[in-house]
Amino acid sequence: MEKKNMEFEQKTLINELTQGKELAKQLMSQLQPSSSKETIDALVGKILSSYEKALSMLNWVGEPKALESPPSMTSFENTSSPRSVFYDQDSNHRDVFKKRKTMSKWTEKISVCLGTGPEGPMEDGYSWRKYGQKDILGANHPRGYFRCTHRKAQGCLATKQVQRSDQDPSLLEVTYKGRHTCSRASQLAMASVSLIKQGFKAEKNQFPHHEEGKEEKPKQSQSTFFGLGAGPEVKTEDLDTREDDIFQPFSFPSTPVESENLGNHFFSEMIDTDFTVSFSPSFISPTSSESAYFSVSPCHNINSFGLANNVKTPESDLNEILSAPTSVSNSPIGDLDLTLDRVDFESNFPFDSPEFFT
DNA sequence: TAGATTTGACCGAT
DNA sequence: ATCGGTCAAATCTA
Repeated sequence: MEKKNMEFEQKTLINELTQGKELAKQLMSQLQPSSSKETIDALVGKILSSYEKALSMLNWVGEPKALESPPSMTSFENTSSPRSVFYDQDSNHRDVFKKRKTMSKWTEKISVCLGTGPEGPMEDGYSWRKYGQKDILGANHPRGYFRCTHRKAQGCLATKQVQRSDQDPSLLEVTYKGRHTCSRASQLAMASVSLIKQGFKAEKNQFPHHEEGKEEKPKQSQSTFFGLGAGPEVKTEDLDTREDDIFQPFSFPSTPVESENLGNHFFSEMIDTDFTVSFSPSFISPTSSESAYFSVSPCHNINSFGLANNVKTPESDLNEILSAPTSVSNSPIGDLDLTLDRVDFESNFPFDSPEFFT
């Protein structure tokens, strides 16, 4: 019985992904100056919807049963990111399809490489306030507890835990919990949507030049960028209140919704995720080669979607984007990049601009 | 002075 | 009883 369900879900998943692929192809053919914006928007919406469904299924990973017998983790390459883990896709892919209806909440973890940043509240685009620190049994370094600064003002319940890796002190493990419901979150979400569109635009323009193409780009783009590449290593750790999270109404207090379709889907995912992110210096290194957009960092920053994660960004806002990580594992955006891999995000967004996120 | 951080106490889960 | 997570008073800082 359960096996049948699993097969059905697997087929559904494949179907959704295949559909997304086909739609992306259509989109590619539409990426011409003569193409109407409506057509492109419609295709993007469909693609995102397909990936949304597929990813929703994947997000079942971590249900109680799965937790009882943790999925085998494979150290990603085993060197610089000792604690970065992935699900062993061969032996555990079936768990992905396990449904859990009793869980009231779901979480997810992403591991990214970051390096020398402060142990605590590294910038990830959101404002965090430290509310505790604990020595963890078996860990060489204390764990810091942070909650969204807007918890009181806006009731934002997002929290994160930061802990330096035992095996590699240069790595930080950041576990995000809960969703951002603050205005900041909405800004980031919209930024992500913008980025997608910008990406398409870039695709249409065939690699716009850095200097000359200095049109005003949405500041939030950066966050999107992170969303795309933030998590080289993502691990779903726990699943909770999937229903609540996904369908919980989300408000966009101040930012006009550029694309309702995209925004809603993307964001509902974005704000619910729990993930762990490890950071490497290279990840935020301003000296990263521009030509190496999506360049692979020493931390093997290529996530499970095949996306490189080494992103050049201003240190101050980098982490914000990492919140977008939510989008890394849950947003269809990440997958889109597979199709639009020629889009040069870096050349299209002023990541170096200090006021990028102001 | 308001907001952020520190840190020991407290509480719930196991 | 132990541990992880949170609270909240004291302290710091811009």
